[in-house]
Amino acid sequence: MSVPDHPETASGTEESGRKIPPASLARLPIYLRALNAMLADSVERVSSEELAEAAGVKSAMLRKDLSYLGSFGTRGVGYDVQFVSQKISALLGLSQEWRVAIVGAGNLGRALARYSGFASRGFEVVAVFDADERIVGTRIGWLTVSNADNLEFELERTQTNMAVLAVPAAVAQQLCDRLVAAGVTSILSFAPVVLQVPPHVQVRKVDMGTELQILAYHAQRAQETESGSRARSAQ
Amino acid sequence: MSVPDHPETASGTEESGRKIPPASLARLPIYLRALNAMLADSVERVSSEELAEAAGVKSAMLRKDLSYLGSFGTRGVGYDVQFVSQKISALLGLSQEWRVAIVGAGNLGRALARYSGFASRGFEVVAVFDADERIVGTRIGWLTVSNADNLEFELERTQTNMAVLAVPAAVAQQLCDRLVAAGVTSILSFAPVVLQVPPHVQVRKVDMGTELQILAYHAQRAQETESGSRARSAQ
DNA sequence: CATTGTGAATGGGTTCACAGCG
DNA sequence: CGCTGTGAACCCATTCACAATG
Repeated sequence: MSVPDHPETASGTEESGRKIPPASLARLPIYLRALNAMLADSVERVSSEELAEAAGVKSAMLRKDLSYLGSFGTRGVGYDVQFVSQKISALLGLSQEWRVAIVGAGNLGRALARYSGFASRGFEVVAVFDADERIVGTRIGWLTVSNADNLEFELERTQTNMAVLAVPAAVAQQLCDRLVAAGVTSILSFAPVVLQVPPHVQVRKVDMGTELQILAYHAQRAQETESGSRARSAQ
Repeated sequence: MSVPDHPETASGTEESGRKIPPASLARLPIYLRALNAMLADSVERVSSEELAEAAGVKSAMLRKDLSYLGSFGTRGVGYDVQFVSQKISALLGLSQEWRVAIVGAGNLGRALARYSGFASRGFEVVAVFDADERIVGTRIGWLTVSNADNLEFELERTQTNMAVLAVPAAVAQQLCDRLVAAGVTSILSFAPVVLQVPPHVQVRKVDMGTELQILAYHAQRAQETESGSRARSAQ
């Protein structure tokens, strides 16, 4: 918490203007987590080798990733944990609170609404919607489930700027369209469908079904090669 | 156990020996979903253009992806929906039932255990574990939450061959290690940590926190450019 | 003759290896 | 001297464009 502004600027290394390659961007949250864990352990300095190890990547890759956000780090020594953490936080836009609406209060939606990991990382759940009248009005923690009919009104009222879609596939596109029309430009979707959105809207997808199927592919191949003797490797 | 063999083979194009590029593999489940949706609508043939559109990719890419699993498809005509669907299913190993254990019966674990999308795609949830004695013994649908102490025994008894980790970050690695020691080689993790596993174990990660942070980055950039006038683009 | 399947071209991402520097 | 920062090499993924073909 606290999220102070970076004190010393004009160090010659304000590289914020550059655009980060997507693959690199996707790893920054991982680095950030590792750095924050180190901070919690009062670790002050870290080498690219150590941090890369913690993040499960090669050290050269870590260094290249960090180099996109500027060149801090001291040759012969390593990186200042707190400083790099702040740099990444700032770059990701975590210095501001993001106001998240969860659309769909079924099993998954309710679980997400209660998930404490949101708040702790600068994402506040400010609204939960559902279309089922048996669910509308029920409480989830300190939130009350709103009627999806009032989606536009409530998004405006709560100043939502990010949405999580946790609705059945059949209605996902339609609700996505309403979110977009209401001005939401960042959507995290759990619905197993390909959403069509205009180019200025960012959609990220989380899909358990897809992930399990990918696992199944590898598992099947493993079976085939070592066929017969199932793993039973319990020492 | 059952594990049926895939019935029709020897169609001349048994390319199953090739190994599919990871990026391509990750898209096959998307294609499969689109194809199955078409099947449900009694669509019999589809062109690469149409299927690519439905999957949100370029048609050339779709054709290249499909070419890795062999060369079905009729020039001048397109692909047979059912045939391609079956080919992808077989390749992904969906002709066998996968027996999934969910480790962690907190909000997320319970939501996943109840998620019907599992069963409908060939993944059967056969066990749910938790360490909290207030949760152990409670029922989720037709399953009873098992004590995590009995993890190894229950995995063996239920013939589990895939696990979903839905536990707090602090205990994820430790439970992962136990899963691996018990012979589980496919793990889908929702825990926000980098898991260390031996090379023969496949881990896929789903991480809302990371996804939201990536969205925040883009949202922040959008704000900066069109600064001042917030989106208020409501129709 | 519309559409697939695929070489060739292009573009990113990752790794290597070392120059640069505290 | 050790570790960062980075050009160059390598490798994989995507796109292009067209020859092959039912």
